[in-house]
Amino acid sequence: MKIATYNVNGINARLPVLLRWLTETTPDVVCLQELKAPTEKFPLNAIQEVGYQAIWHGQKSWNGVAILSRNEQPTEIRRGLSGDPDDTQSRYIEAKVNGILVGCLYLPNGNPAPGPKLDYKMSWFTRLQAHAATLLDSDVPVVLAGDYNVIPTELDAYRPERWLEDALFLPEVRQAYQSLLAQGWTDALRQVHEKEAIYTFWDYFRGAFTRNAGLRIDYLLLSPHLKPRLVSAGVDKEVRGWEKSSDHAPVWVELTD
DNA sequence: ATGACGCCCTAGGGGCGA
Repeated sequence: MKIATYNVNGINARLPVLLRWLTETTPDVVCLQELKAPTEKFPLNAIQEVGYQAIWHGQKSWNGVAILSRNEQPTEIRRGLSGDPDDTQSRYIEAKVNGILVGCLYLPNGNPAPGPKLDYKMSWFTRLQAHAATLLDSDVPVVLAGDYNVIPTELDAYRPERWLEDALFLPEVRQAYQSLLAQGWTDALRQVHEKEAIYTFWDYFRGAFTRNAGLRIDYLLLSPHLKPRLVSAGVDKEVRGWEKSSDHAPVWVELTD
């Protein structure tokens, strides 16, 4: 079973690229972030035409997350994280599909830092940690996939020294991510490719992609049940080179069935 | 230090991303 995550940066602007990628690589389950579309403008028909069912949580202009599945309709378990009734941003959706609980998340960016956006990022992180702990306690196989907006280590940025003041690389942000991992999650891509510089994002400026000036900020975290089922993991880097591409590339894991 | 690009929308420039 192949499970993928892809920050599309606008699902309607990205539709031709998304449909081509789905058709060519046929992942079984897909987490999407940054739909940048209200719920009623989700292109369900086009996605169904290439063989996928979907659940999604949209929002006008910003954010927005979805879970796609081939053939089987995902069963929605929750949308949003508990712990802040005033949080109206669409950044988390969770479903049961193919016997796995899949959490799809878009963690806040946090820039400019310091400031209210970093505060929101850190409090969202705390809420995610709390929810992730309950998922582990529930004793079901879980994948937590998405855009974490964290550069975990120096290996994960083309020029780490340039990111020291940035909300993606601040010590407290990296620490929050390490605390999450320490609950018992496995970063699937790093498990398979221990020492390789592998990126999932290249900005649109300065020919970043052709220079391979990228970051690794999108991951799939596996619960302990799933770690022994991990077969391989990778990034569909070529998709970033397609015309009208997102600034992120899809990331995937292959698990035994 | 800034801006480069590309998405969104009260559609023209401004906000936001990372």
